[in-house]
Amino acid sequence: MDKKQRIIITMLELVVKQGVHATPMSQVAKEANVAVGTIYHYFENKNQIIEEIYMMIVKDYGVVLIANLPEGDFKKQYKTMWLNLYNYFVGNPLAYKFIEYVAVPPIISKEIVKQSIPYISNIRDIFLDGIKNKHLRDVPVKLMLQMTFGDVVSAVRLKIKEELEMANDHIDLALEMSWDSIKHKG
Amino acid sequence: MDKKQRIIITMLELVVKQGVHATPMSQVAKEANVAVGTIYHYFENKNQIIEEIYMMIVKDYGVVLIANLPEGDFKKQYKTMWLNLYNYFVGNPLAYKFIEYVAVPPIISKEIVKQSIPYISNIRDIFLDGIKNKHLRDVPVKLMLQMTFGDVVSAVRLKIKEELEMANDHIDLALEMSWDSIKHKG
DNA sequence: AGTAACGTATTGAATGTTCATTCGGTATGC
DNA sequence: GCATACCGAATGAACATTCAATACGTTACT
Repeated sequence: MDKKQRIIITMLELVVKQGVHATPMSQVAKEANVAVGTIYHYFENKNQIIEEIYMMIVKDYGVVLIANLPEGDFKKQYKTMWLNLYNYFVGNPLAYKFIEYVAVPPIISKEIVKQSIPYISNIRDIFLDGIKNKHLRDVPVKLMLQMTFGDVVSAVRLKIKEELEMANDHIDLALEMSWDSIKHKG
Repeated sequence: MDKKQRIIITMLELVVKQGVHATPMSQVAKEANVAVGTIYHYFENKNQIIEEIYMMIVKDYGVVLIANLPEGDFKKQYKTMWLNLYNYFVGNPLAYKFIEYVAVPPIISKEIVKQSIPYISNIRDIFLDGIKNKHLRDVPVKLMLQMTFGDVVSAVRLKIKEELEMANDHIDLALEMSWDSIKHKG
């Protein structure tokens, strides 16, 4: 793995464990087996590393979310996307914790958040379609997206904090609850 | 207002705006019209102030949540609690932002979180009752509590970030979605 | 009432540490 | 020989916390 990559990964690990401001560059350098100066060869400053990590993770979203999306049945599509995100977070606890605990203002600027929007616009379109075709209830997309994302995060939280084992049947319950909150009431 | 109170409020305001580590004690002292030394007369250290703020807000929960709880109809009870929390957060954006952005590990230790549990145990009991009496579906309470809390936070987020006006009808939509996700399927 | 003694409240300059960032230099490959 | 990668000691700023000194208020004794 090249040094730039090592610096990013090390920073991610440390920052998730200790918090941004409790993670000195010297420590990052040491644990990445790199000199402090080398870090500044690849990055402008500390915050730029954080921002690069943020963009890296958000870019994953757009790809992960719509992976293996089945044709036809909207409920199945929803379940797939939901589980895609759930599994992504559970399988990448560093990414999850970074998004939950590190990527908050004022560490991540509104500017960077704005730049990340295009990467997840495909999901928006899928939901808009679902609403138009009466698979989903008629509420503002933003509301629906936020609540769905919130549901996944709630499930992930329980799993990661080990407050609930989250065996398969628990996941199914959470998923069913989430679906019932957005499905069209016919 | 006495100095201790002034220090707490000032710290809350600054910490929500700038983040814990970007808020020097010297600034808190200045904006609270107090000498730095005075802060250390009332508090052990910086982190203790943060913890005191955290406990202050969590204690509010227990009180706010069950205010004006109607008798009988469980759905009405749920709506009341949901709106109680929603309105509390919207009316106290500092409290909301503190809980969302500041009160995260490792700033807030697991120890402090544990200490705060008793203050919100009454809600747990209400939900357990709802499950027993088939008003709510039969899922682990922790899951239900987490998802409900998540739903409120999702709504608050949209409002506070001004991504959605969240007029009354929007709030009703969110509330209805939340209720549909937990209500017993008869 | 006068005052001495004592604890609590308050002050802010001084201390010592920690850290992000710089920079002059060396190695490596082209 | 030029450019890019890499190094880490040195710099200087920022900060949490300490502490010696001062003010204030209250009790307690004459």
